[in-house]
Amino acid sequence: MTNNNNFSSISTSSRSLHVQVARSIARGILSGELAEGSIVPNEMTLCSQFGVSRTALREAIKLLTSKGLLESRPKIGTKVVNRAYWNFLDPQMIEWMDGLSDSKYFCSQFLGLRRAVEPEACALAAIHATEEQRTELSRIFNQMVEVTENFDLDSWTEVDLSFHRLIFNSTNNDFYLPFGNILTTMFKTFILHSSKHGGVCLDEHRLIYEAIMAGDGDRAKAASVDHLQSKKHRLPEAI
Amino acid sequence: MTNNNNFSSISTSSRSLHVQVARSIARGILSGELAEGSIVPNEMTLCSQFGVSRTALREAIKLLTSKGLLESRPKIGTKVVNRAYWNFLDPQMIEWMDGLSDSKYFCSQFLGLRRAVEPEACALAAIHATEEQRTELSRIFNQMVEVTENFDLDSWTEVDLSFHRLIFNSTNNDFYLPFGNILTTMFKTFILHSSKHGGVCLDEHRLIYEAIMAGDGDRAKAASVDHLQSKKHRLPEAI
DNA sequence: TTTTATTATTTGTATGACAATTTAATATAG
DNA sequence: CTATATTAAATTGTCATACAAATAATAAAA
Repeated sequence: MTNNNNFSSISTSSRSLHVQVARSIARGILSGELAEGSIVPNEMTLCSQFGVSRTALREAIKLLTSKGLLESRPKIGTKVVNRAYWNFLDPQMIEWMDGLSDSKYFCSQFLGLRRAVEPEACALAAIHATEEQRTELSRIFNQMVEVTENFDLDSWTEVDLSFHRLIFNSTNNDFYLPFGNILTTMFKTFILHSSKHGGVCLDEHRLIYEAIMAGDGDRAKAASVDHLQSKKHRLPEAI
Repeated sequence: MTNNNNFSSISTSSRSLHVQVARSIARGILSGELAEGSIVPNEMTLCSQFGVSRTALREAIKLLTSKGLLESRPKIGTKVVNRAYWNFLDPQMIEWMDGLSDSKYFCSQFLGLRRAVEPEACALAAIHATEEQRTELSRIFNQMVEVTENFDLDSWTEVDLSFHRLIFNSTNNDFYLPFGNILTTMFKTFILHSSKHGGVCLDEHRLIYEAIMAGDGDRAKAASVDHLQSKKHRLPEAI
């Protein structure tokens, strides 16, 4: 219901050649190996380096340009754009960061944004969620209860993500929607499988859930702040 | 200094064919004319519709795929992805929205996010800004004072944007960086040239500025909240 | 009825050619 | 010698065509 998309999960085309090339170049940029402001080798050189046709290579470059990493001009070449223009609020970019920088630091940076955005999202969801979305939220919270009773980490991860994702959707604000995907990607890419959580965490979610269902934005916000302040969420803490 | 990129501003290639085609298709999707979940015409059909080669068309589709709007598979075709995957936190996407939906509503939605993110950005900037960034912030605030004394709307807009943009940069948090570009694009695309502001607004900025320079995160945050609550900021209010 | 093979459709990739853009070198004029 | 205009060269931009790969739909076989 929340996804009428029958295609395989979001980044279907890992096998696609231009995506592989794009990932490789992206990681070169993100790691600093290809310096900001520098000109990357011209198309024919890159083609032979990667052993692909110009068609595939150019599609890769277009993808990276769309993320704010590259910019091309005739006669000049293709340049690595200033970091201030890189769009880190993009799931694919986040995937590409995997293993490049210190994961703990990267996750704590993300938490720094999440703490700003998610409480407000909860408040907006409490006010703007449709009846259909509230029904769905009930369904998901019931699943959460069930999973907690018979605990299994993978099941918990899935239902936990569905819960937070649905909250972003329920803001019915276009600018909050992408955080559902960003959060999902962060979890799937950087999640720590350590996990000393369970029962207590359910209660935190319950407070958020009940406040949203009651239409109480302030309480939902406060509950979310508490949840994100708690040491139990899964992404690594602080630096 | 904040931009070592000599290329013309961010979306240089409006003249680029595949970008024009991408914009046209994107607006079809964003307006709802091309429904979520539907299959768009196949490549050859689109090529003749737009009068471009398959190369150009495919580069356009790759661009839209990168924004989360489309997804392609052999034999199936290219599908409009569910709205929940569209990445509205992308300057190009925001440009494409121009004139499609009610601007006031769109801007008020953005304000709903900005109120969550920017106060926290100010707090982080107060704590994490480098000496260089603090020097630059002083320079910009001085410009603000000058512009206020001899008021000119375009000059004000420019320095105002620089101010807010530098704050996002000064968080030194990768996930806050993109908001500088997003804010800039929102202003340049949707700004109301009505403008009944001037002196008073400078004081609001002064409070933010002084708190950041003093390294007082809480005060910076509070000042930013006040600024965004005030009726004087330029994007349309509420719905 | 179920499984397997075939076929058709669409995107994916490769190649070669030429156009457009703009820096840099060169020639020309003063 | 300097300044300006012209020319040339390098790189991306666009086009056309051909074939490969993937997969849904269909047909055939068990």
